[in-house]
Amino acid sequence: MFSKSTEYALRATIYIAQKSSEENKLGIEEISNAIDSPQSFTAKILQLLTRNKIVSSVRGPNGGFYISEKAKKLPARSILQAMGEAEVLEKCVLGLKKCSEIQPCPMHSQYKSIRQQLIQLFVTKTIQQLAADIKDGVVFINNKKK
Amino acid sequence: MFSKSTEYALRATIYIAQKSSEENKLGIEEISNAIDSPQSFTAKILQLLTRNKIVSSVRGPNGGFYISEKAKKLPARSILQAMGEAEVLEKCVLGLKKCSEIQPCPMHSQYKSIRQQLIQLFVTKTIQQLAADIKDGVVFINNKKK
DNA sequence: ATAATTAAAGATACTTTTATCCTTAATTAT
DNA sequence: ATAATTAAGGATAAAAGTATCTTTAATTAT
Repeated sequence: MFSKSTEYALRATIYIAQKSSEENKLGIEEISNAIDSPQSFTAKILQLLTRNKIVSSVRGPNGGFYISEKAKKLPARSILQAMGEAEVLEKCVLGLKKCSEIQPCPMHSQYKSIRQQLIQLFVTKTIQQLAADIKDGVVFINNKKK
Repeated sequence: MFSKSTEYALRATIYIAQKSSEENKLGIEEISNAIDSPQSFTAKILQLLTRNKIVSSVRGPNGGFYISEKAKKLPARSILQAMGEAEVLEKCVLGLKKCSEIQPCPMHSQYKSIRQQLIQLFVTKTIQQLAADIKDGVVFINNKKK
């Protein structure tokens, strides 16, 4: 559904939201280990998320990444937007540019409710909410064995 | 959601199902024009669909592509399978390899019903059913103006 | 048989995505 | 001030996806 970059972005953001604060920043090594992603590539992605104000960063000793309380309230979709992949949610399944009620593709009438739910999910779920259950071990963010 | 290859594959298959029969085969030029896709690339995709028994083809004069009555009854998912992209439907949104009820990702509980509907759509809708409405102009398969 | 037509197959090229590495800049601690 | 630490930025590379073109093979019509 999403590119690897976006998958890493979602996982990294959720992890940072759960583990960090302005007083306790996380280094790139910890983050990429935690979410099971390639370190240098993840660094690039965090750069992008930082430029797009999803994540905050500080350089130097005791520096690292964190997410402000304000940013934690952003919807998951804002991560997709930062990654330039927000249209995935809206797109026609068959890739038609003008698929709509007026000119529907053969899947439109069935797919539209699914699309609506997808959008709804990414708009209503905040970063904070996604991070909430991790600390209790209710929910996971990597590929490692339980 | 899907790669361009798969989008073209879905559109091409639906178009062929609607327009062709064993007596009236369609050439690659007509098909790629009709679905608004690059001709040579579409030829490659049809090769793949032919090898995978979704589409039938005959070479030589009056040759071309068509879909057997039997193949028309295949679910849309069989096209995804032929294109090697069937896992898209099943995959974890966050890209986790082991996301499941036992080890769910932070989106799992909300996404699972959406995934179920997506799978359901591609499993229950046959190629034939997707093709049905095109001839009435109820539904469209290209990017051209209405 | 020969020529014409059409898809199959193979070679190649371009673009985007994924990934790594090296240098630079900012910040902190000594 | 200097050294150490950490992210930012830039260059580069490998792999996958998208696309085109040329040659070959099969089939039909003459």
